[in-house]
Amino acid sequence: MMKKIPLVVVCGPTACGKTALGVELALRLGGEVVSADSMQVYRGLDIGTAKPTATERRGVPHHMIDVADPWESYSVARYCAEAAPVIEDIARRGRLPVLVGGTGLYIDNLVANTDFSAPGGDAALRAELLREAAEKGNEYLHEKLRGLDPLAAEAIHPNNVKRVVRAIEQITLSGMGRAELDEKSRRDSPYHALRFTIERDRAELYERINARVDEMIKNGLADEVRRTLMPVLDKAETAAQAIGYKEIVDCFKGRCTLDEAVESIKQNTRRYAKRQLTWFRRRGDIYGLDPKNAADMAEKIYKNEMPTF
RNA sequence: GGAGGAGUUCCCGAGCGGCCAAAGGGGGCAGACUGUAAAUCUGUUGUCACUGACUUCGGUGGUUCGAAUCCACCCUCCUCCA
Repeated sequence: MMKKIPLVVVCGPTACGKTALGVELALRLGGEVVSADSMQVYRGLDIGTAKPTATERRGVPHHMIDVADPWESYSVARYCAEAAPVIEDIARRGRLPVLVGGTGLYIDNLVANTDFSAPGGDAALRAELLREAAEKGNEYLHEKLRGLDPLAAEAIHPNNVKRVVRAIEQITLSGMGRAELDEKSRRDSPYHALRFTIERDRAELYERINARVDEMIKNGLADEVRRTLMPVLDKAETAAQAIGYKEIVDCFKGRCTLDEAVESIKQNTRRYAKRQLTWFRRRGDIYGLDPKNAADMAEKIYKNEMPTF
C-alpha cells in the first residue's frame, strides 16, 4: 500500500481567520495552500469572496483559486477532480499541502476521495422535473422519487426540491439508487488528513463578519459586481449565488437600496457561518484552536506536539 | 388646552371576553447535507419538575365563573385642532 499524503486542513466558518492561519502553517511547515472554497474558484470575484490578496499570501503559492470563469457552473465533482492532482503534485515536490477553506462539502469529499465518475447531470431532465414540481407540487415529485428510490425519498424532505430532483436524476441516469451509488463512490483515501478549525465566540465571529462586509464595501465590492458579474449574470448559475454579490445585484436591479443590500449581506453571511459551524461540528475529528494562539499552534504541529498527531 | 389613535412575547405585527403562551413574518438557536453547497431544506423559539403547572399582552385598580380582549384612573408615543 502506498504511503499516504499528509494533508493539513484548516476549515471553519467564514471570517474566523482561516486564511491567515493557513498561510502561517504553510510558511512554517514548508507548505502550499490549496483553497477549498466554492466561490474563490471564480476569476474576478475577489473582494466579496475574501480571496487572499498577494500581501496576505506572503509568497506562499495558492492553488484552486481563479480556476473558473463566473459564467461557468462549478461543482464538488469538478473541484475534487481538479484539486486532487494539485495536492498530489505538491506532495511529490516534497512540500506539505495545506487545505484551507469553508466549503465543507468540497473538503469532505476531497479528503474522502469520493468517486464522482458515475452519474453526471442532465440539465434538460432537471428543468423538466423542476417544472413538474412547480406545476403539480413538491409532494407529487417526492412521490415520484418514492416510486423510483424509496430509501432516497425517505431521507429527503419533500420540500427540498433541489435534492429530490437530483435523486431522481441520479437513479434515472445511473439505474442505481442513492444508497448503492454512495456505496460505490467510496474509495480509499490517499490522504492522512489533520483537521483544524479556529474557535471563536459566536458574538465575536458575527462582529468580525459585520466588520468585514463593511470593509468589502469600502474596497469597492459594488464596483466589482458591476464589472465582473452583471455582464454575465444570466449565465452565472453558481457564481450568482455568492453572498455579497447577489445582494448587490438586487440593489442594481432597483430591488433595494445599497444600505439594505449591505445589511442583507451581513445577515446572509452570518447565517452561512452558522451552517458551516453545523457542518463542521458533526465531524468529531476537527481540532479546535484558540485564535489567540493559532499561530503558535503551527510550531507545535511542526514539532509533533499536537495531541491529534 | 381640546379631539382622536396607539402601547402585545427578542423585533415587526394579528388577536379584540373563554378554543390564547397568543396567528403570520423577521431574527435567534438547533439540525440535515455525495455533481447548484456562499446553495437547498427541516425543526424549534416564555419558564419549569414539560400529555401538566406557573409567569406574560404599558401600569394600577375594577367588572366577570373567566380578560391581551370590557370599565376607571395613570404613564408613554403619534396625528389633528388650538
